[in-house]
Amino acid sequence: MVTLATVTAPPPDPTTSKAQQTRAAIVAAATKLFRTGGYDATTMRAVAKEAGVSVGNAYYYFGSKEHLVLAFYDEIFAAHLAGCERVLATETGFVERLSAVLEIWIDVAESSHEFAGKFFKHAAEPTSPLSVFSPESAPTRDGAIALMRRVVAGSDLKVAPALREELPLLLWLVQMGMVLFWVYDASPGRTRTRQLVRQAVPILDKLLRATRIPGVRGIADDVVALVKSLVPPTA
Amino acid sequence: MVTLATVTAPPPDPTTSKAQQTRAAIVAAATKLFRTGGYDATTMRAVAKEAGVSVGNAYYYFGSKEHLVLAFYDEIFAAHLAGCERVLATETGFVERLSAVLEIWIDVAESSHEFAGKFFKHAAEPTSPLSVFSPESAPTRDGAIALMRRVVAGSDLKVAPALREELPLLLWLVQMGMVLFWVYDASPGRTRTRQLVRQAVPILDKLLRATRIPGVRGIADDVVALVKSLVPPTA
DNA sequence: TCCTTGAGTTGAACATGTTCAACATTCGCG
DNA sequence: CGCGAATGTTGAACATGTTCAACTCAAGGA
Repeated sequence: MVTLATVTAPPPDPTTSKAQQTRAAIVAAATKLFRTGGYDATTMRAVAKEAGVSVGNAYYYFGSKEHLVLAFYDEIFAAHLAGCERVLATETGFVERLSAVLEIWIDVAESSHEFAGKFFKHAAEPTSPLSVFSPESAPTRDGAIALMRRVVAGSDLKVAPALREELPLLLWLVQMGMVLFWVYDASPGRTRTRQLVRQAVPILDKLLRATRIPGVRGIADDVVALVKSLVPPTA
Repeated sequence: MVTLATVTAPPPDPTTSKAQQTRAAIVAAATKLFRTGGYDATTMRAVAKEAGVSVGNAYYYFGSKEHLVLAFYDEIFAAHLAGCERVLATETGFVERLSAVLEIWIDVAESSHEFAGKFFKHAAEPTSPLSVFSPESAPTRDGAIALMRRVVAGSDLKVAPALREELPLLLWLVQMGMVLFWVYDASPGRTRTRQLVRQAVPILDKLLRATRIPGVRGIADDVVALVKSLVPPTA
């Protein structure tokens, strides 16, 4: 239903069409209010008022309150991507690259943690447009997987080509697992999640390199086959 | 409305006090309506009406609509446990025991799948009483972990004692992972989730038995240490 | 017997996400 | 320009989870 026609510019001057402006105003208002007051405390009436539009108008552009959160995802991802550039350009160690990328995500998302639980409850609902597998979130998801592809591509990691091909997707799933843990992490500064990354990434590295051991390689192939057979062809 | 409360002392027999009856009536009504109409379509007004109480009274016993779902968890777990008894008593192969237990869960939960997505969105929200880590759901959770302990205890699996000790918790986490997949599984009869179980359990078995390989044992120890350090001491 | 106390119960009121019929504006085109 | 269609906009109305001040009632003591 919602088409997100924002990508390709229909008219010659797409920068500030009226609709784009209204849309942007609503997103800006929602983002601001979400950040200051959290998800539940931010009413659609407040968003509309802040944006200077009517409630119904907000629903004209966004199918539901949840859709407004997608803007948040994009914002976080954009900041994450920007924050990773330096490390991706300089570092070559796989453990260092992956750890850095994951920890930068934690940094970027920290300010959203308080109400992230409210967001991610929608991300876990299959029917929600906020689901991490939903078509609506496909652009952000694809971007995140592409980021993982860069993590692998620029690293010194040596694995079988077949596994290497699937690795970005696997690493994105790993990241989703980390996010799940992060949502539950009440420790100050998310130290527990950081601890998880620092401990788990070297283990993952060991596991990946262990795929060269004959007895382990078969298991790795099984895992790859399993994931390939289960992840929807959409991704 | 049968009264007969006059006969004997109320305190000595707490099994069916008036309050317990009311509580049970509300749970029964909610369960019935959830099953027939789903979560969202079941209003608190409908539940109250079905139970023959007022809306406010339902809230006197249950803090929110979500709390009513806990009764559902208990129901599913009880059915799961009962369904597993035969296999646990007869089968000794680890792969067979674990696969059977997981598949029986899929059978038991099948009738709830349609609205399970709506339930589990709360299960993924840390602040919700429905969270799989919440104190409110502790009894059911502990029961589920105990079930996994029986799966391990009665099996032919040979692993290091340290790992064996942590295995029930690990297997429960595996089950939670399966449930997460299951929630997203739209295939008829949940064939994809069953496929996942049939493929993943042998892999898990291989991995566990591979912990005897010197180069792998260290990784296994790392994983155990990681989980032990991260799972809250409550569990 | 009468009062006190506290658990149990009520339904109207409230807050808020969402819808919708109506109105306004802009656009495309002759 | 004129005008019909598409797009944009409005706010009142609706549905439903939740709250709360008031009420009922049974038990127990003085």
